[in-house]
Amino acid sequence: MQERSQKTRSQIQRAALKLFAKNGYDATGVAEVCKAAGVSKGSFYHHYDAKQDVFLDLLETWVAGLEAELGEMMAASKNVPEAILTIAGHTKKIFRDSDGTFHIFLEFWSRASRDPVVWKKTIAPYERFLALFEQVIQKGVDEGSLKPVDARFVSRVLVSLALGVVAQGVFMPKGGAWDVLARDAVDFFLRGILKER
Amino acid sequence: MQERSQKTRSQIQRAALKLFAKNGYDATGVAEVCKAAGVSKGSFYHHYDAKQDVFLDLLETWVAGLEAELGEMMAASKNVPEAILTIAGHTKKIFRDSDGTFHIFLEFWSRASRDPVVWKKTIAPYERFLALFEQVIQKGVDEGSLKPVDARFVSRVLVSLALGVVAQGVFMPKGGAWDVLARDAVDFFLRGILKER
Amino acid sequence: MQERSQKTRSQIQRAALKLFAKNGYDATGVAEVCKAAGVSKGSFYHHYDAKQDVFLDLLETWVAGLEAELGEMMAASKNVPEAILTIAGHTKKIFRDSDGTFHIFLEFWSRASRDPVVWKKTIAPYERFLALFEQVIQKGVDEGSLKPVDARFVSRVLVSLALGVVAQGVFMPKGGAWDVLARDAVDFFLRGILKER
Amino acid sequence: MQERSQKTRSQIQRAALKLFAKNGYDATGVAEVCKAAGVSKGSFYHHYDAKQDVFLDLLETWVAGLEAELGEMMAASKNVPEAILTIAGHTKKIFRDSDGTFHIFLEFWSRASRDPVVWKKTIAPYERFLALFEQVIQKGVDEGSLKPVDARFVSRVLVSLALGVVAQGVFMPKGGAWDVLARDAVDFFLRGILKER
DNA sequence: ACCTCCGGGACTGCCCGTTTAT
DNA sequence: ATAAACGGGCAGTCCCGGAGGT
Repeated sequence: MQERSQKTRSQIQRAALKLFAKNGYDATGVAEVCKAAGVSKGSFYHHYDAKQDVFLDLLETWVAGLEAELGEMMAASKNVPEAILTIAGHTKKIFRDSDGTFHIFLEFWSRASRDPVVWKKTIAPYERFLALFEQVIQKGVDEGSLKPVDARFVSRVLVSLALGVVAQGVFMPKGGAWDVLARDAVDFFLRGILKER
Repeated sequence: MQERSQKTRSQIQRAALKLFAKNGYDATGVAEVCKAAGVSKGSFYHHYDAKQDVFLDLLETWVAGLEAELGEMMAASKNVPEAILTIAGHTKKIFRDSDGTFHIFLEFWSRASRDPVVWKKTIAPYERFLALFEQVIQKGVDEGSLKPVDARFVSRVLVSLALGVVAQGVFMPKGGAWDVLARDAVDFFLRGILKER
Repeated sequence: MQERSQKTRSQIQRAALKLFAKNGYDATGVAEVCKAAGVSKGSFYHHYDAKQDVFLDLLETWVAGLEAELGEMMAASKNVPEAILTIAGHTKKIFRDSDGTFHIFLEFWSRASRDPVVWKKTIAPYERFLALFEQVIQKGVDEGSLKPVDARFVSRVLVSLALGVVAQGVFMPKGGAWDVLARDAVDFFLRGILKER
Repeated sequence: MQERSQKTRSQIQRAALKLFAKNGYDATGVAEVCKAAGVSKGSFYHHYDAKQDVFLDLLETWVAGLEAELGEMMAASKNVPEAILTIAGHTKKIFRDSDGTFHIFLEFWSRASRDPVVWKKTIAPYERFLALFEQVIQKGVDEGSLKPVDARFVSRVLVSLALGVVAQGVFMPKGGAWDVLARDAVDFFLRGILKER
């Protein structure tokens, strides 16, 4: 039965996620993860070939979750402006869920620019996301809810804006109401490209 | 004579900067830095008490340079909108100068959220920068070149936007014309708050 | 049914023999052997209590085979000198059969001087072999085909000679015609103790 | 001053020699060697890049010593037969000196057939030794102290004989008077090719 | 003051032979 | 007969201190 195996795996994942987020990937030892997960090193290396693999596993899970949520939010929206605002408002959940655990985002980012494997696993969904967002904007233009703007340009601006806010949120967790800023900023920007009627 | 000392220090800095940027702080060993700098480990520890100190040294230099450039650019501008555009256009130089060396930016960021010392050395200038930018926007409102917007909010949006673009530029060095995007995005945004005449 | 069991065992033996010979006992992991044999680790430890046991198994098989061949060769010979030459010529087969697999011989030897268990399993047949050889020489003296030499001394010399050649053959597999040397050397030596008529 | 360094090195060598001989190369840990030598791991890896390097160092020293002794013995002999007997008698010293430490010989041998680096460091002196011995025999023929035998063949036989005896001595340290056997065997063999007068 | 060699020892990721639960 | 778990052990690296020389 694979139940036991699955349980062990998720324990490792949970422990690794927490520790990587708190102390960083490099500073976190395999032994540490094992202890926190309550498994032996042998068990760890039975499930993962290397420390790096856990990281990649975490990354994949994270990316998959993000894309799933994104899809849901867009499907649940009536029109484009509403979808964008919903997504923007979603950062609130992100910040709330992660009691500092969101540092892992920075870790992903940080390693992606160094490690080719990580990079590949990150760049692909990132580009998918970018393309998808561009389509959304274009759709808004087509459906007449947005002004006839350059979809590619506008989508990139919006993504940059959101990314910038999130990045600052990671940097200064208790600095300010980043979720509010994210929402308001997107709202503010959106008003500029909304089709007046 | 302190000349030799200075030279050694700067050699260490140069080597450390390059290696930290290329391989990351953790992955870069003191021995590696020493070899690249052409100095002995003893010499290294004569100049710096710890590996961390080199990092802080680098960070300080970087922050100081950034602030200096920022000051120059603002002093050289006639009015607020022009200043903002000048700064936005400056990202071009940033991306050009750093042939990947700009990864160090991510390294600073990454460690700031972990290491209290680094955090302090980063957060202070960051907040200064934020405040300064808010003042700039306010000045624009006061001088009548900008609409009567909420300076605090607008400044944060602009900073987030810029940060988001730069972050993506670090992530995907050859991905796209980030410098152009930075300029255009700010320009686009600026137009929305420019006082029409 | 024990058929399957037997098959598994011999698969393990074959794999272990090859790997021990190629990479050495220590450098060969149990997992490696299992993979090469196409069995699971559980299966491995079902058949053998420990890695060491496989080694001993191999050793026993090898010794038994050697003694059997020896017995055959001596039975098939008309007189003592012929028997000795036959045995000496047999090294040819040894070198041919073992395309490097003969390294296992060195492994046996090497571990025998360290591990008491291995030593015991090696020393007994070795002494049997020595004694048997001494008897052969004595028989040669008695039957009048050899000069009245000291059988104990001569047998040891012959064994040493053969052993030295084989050892070099292991050391330098493609160095020279070791099988030829073995034959010629024994032949040469034999002529010195052959009863002239 | 390099005195300290030299002392540390030789301490490491001494400890490694003893442990490698007693327990084998693989079974001996670096930490073990360090403790026995009374040095830290840092110190160990300051002097040697890897565990393997110590082994090679030991091997070189051993080979050099062997060749030196060989040279001395040959220089000190009046004619060829005497030289050969002197060398043969030298095995006595070998067995005496090494209170089991001679196991290292088997270790060298064992690894030489596996590790290309070790092999190269072993094969070269071995071939030198073989060639030199051939010359010696030839010289004996030329000077008239030996019968007109095939020098190449005879030298190989003698080397094999000696090697076989030594190998058995390693295998069964307390088995028999190997040094005596070595001497007597060579003596016996020599008589067969001595020029009668 | 500046620099070098040598040394220290804790720590790392990973692999090992083996056992338990299924 | 298997997959999962075990935990101690491995070689090698880390950052750093200290005695001594220039």
